[in-house]
Amino acid sequence: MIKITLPDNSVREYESGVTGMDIAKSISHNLAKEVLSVSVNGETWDLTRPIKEDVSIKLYTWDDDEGKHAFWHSSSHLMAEALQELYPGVKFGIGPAIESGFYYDIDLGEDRVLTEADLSKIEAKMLELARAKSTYAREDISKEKALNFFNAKNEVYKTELISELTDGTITLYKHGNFTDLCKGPHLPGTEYIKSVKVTSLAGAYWRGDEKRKQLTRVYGISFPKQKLLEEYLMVLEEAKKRDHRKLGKELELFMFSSKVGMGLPIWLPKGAKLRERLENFLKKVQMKYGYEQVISPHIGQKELYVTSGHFEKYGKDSFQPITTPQEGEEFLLKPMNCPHHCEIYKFKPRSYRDLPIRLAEFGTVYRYEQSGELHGLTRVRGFTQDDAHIFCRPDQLKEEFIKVIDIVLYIFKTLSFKDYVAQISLRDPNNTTKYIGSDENWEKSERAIIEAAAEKGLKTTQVIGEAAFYGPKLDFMVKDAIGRKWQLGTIQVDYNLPERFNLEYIGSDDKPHRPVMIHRAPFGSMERFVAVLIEHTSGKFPLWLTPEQCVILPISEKFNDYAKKVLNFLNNYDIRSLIDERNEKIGRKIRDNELKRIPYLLIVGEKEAENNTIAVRKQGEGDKGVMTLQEFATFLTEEVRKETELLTNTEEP
RNA sequence: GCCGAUGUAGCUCAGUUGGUCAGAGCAGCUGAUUUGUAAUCAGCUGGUCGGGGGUUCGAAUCCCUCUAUCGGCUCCA
Repeated sequence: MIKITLPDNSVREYESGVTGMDIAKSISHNLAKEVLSVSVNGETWDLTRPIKEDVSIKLYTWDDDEGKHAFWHSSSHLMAEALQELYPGVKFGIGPAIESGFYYDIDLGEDRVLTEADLSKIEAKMLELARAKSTYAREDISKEKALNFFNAKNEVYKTELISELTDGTITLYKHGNFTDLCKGPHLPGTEYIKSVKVTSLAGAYWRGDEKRKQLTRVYGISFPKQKLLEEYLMVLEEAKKRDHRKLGKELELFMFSSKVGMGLPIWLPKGAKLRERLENFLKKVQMKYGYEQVISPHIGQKELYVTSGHFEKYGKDSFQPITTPQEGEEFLLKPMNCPHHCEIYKFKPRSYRDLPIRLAEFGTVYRYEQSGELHGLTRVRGFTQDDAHIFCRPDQLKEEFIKVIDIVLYIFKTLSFKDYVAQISLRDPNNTTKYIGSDENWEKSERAIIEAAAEKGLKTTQVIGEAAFYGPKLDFMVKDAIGRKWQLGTIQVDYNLPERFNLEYIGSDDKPHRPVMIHRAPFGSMERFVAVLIEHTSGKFPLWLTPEQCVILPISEKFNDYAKKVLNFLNNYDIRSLIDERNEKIGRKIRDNELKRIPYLLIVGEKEAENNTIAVRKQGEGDKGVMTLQEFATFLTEEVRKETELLTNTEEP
């Protein structure tokens, strides 16, 4: 007998060789029906794999990521089997479960391509194979045997993977007519998969290397119930309605013009006002934190970026230098503000007493992004960073870094961004050609970030190889409507540029010293931040930010004059409002302005004109009753004050 | 940049296999109506069907190419 410890710390005894499924059955019939995989001492196992010693287990269902993972991973094997049946000779790459669903990378050979018409065929075949109720069987074999097995099938991608594995034994999973190199875990059988959607096709380089062959990636998602698939598709539909590209157009916030150029956003009046308000908000916060605004030009001598290292790193993949006609001087559109700010630092000798110097600029930068990369406002070729560079003494670094974290968290809080990931991006020590600077500087920088984040109690994930070429970063990642992750706020420690630009300050010892730099942008870029803000709010911006706070709706043209009076009254309170003077019925005006996501609709007719009142309607909530002009102005001003309370009453940094 | 898809009026979309196929709704304009809480009615305007080539007696429809957009890959200072 062996002892099995359950998550509630209760211990049950079973025969050696008991499986996760046996245990589930012994607990409850329903659990046995729902369980998908099992954690055995922290490792996820198949439900059918025998347990032979005392362990702690946890049973995973569809409600657990681990359960879904096993489900989707098994689905990808099922899809592979379907592909093998439909397209004989297809070679398989990898086929993992992903955050929502799964994919399989396949090589169909030279003259075959999949098109979207094939997707439903694949679905149908998958469901057919699922109903065959094949079991997923695990098998450990020697590396040599595994190589022979896949060589015989000419599975070149699999043999490449196996030959790189260092484990003595290789694990295979087999179900139906399909056998795959795989660590598992898997569902007990294909019959668990009741509902399948093959969602899309894409090209994907083998092993993510653009120099290698591009395989066809088939994406899919599957569910244990048809209803769950329908719900998933509904959620996707809803998410599409929040897409900032759609809302940006509808709400007239920004546009693109292929005549101006792809990836070059154009801010329309309403979007520009919104952005301006965000900028002013941040300026106010930064002022409290001792930042000084500067303004630098949009281009800089090529030499400046040779000094900074940007030219060597990105020169080939940037907009190419612009040259002067007479002298042939070369200028680059600035891809970063830091070199300019380094020059500002060098404007005059700095004393240790002057530090930290915090130079802030809403700096517009231009970067050549590959055409396939462009995406609405989140990935563009020209954008404005809410940039600042802090030049400080080494002994001030941690304190300064923490203050920047405070600013980022404060902004996220003010704008209700709750769902973010703080990611520490470190360099890949095995790929030093990607980075500039000494190991010592890198170690110091990385330590500073890790310590500062820990000191703030920030929950972070660490990702190797994601650092900027000059230093490590603390990035704040936020998801968009359809779950894509974008980097917004970023804080970077940099010992390298001060060296390259030979920045100095005179210490208390009357000797020159090297300052440390912090690059930081709490929004990241105005474009990307506004994009994510649109998707998070689905265009219903907070009152203090929204382009138009209220719209006055006269019942008929007879009350237009009174409407103008209301408008003037509100204008005196800096309340942003407009009148819908169209010759339409009130129901129509309400509908149209609700759709424009204007927070307050103020209806004025005979009664209101007589009594100097307005009938107030809140966006999405309906009639709020009648108020006097004064009452409403006071109410709205108070609402805005509450929203921005944080802005004006921050604790002194 | 690579793979796949898409591109019809300002917007959302119809247009079977190439032959009155250039359409609808909304928006816009004009007029009527003067309206009380999510679409008043009528009339009108608007498109070399993304651009350019080609096949054909004939192309929105088929082919090539360019361009932009969408979903991914790679990249992201």
